[in-house]
Amino acid sequence: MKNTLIVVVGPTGIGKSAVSIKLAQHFSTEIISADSRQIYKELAIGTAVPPTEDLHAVKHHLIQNHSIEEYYNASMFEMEVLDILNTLHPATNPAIMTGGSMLYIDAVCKGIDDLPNVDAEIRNQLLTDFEENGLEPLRIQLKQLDPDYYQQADLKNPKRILHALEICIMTGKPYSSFRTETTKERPFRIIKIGLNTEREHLYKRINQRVLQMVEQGLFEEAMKVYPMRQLNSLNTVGYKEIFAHFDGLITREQAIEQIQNNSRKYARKQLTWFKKDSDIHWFEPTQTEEIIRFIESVLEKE
RNA sequence: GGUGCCAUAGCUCAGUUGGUAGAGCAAUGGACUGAAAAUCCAUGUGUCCUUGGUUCGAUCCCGAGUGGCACCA
Repeated sequence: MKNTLIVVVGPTGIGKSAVSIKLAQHFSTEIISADSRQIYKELAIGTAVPPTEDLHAVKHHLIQNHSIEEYYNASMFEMEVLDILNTLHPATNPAIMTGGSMLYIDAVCKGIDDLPNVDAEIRNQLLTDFEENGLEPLRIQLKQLDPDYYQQADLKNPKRILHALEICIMTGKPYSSFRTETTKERPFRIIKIGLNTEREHLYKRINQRVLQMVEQGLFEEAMKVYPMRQLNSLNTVGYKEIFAHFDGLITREQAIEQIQNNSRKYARKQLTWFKKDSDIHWFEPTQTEEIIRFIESVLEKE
């Protein structure tokens, strides 16, 4: 019998955690979080880390296991998850991965190309260049170093240009030569479950959850990390808006409203990404029984 | 009760020297391979409050009405 990874995806606030815990209990297994911000131990309230009861009821991996000060990326996530699966998968029950970080999920399910980790010095140098001279000189440089990627790149997006250049400069080879555009084979079967509901209902849930976070002490949590606000890990919905409030740029109420707005936008962006993935089987978050039946029907096939 | 100001997109407002209108936010669609809760791209028809008048033509000018705000009683 083949090992299986059940992947639960969906927009923020849809109720992935609740469904995953029921699935984990039903299949007697553990949960791997696929969330690029829940990995940070300093961020709990604003990233909706499950309550301690739930963390005790089912073992969770990759929650609050890094510091906001550490460098982290999708490839590191891929490796961490594969390591965990190696320890879980000798058992025959399926493992569960749940979260909303689209690129991280794809890194695990489809793989991510082999690239050297970005050298901090080169990144800072390029960032400084960009801030001082704008994007145009960097575009020209990219055109010279990697004409192939230049053809297909999003030339208005600084992050794309900068990263391609980083790789070109670090390796002396064009960035495009590392892009294989192939899906990696995994030694386990993947079943993707998507959760979604009516837009209006989803938005209501998101808005309410933000108010709940505020009640639980989101502003206090944000205050603790405020001195480190320039970190990439803190360029995050739920924190950046509160920093703007601490800076005196907006009121507390405006900050809360903007967190709600940006969370809704994030949910939409997630749905745009997940909609494209034809491997996902979609359910309402209330359909736990149906989801279990569906998974069991797939498991029985082999 | 009197006087003044305002009424335009879901919201805040701009504008049309009279030829039926546009910004920001919201909303919506899309892209995405080591910063991804990031970053980037695209999408603007709405009785221009109601009603009468002037006009070839009114959202714009004039009158009345309604509502809101401010000041004076």
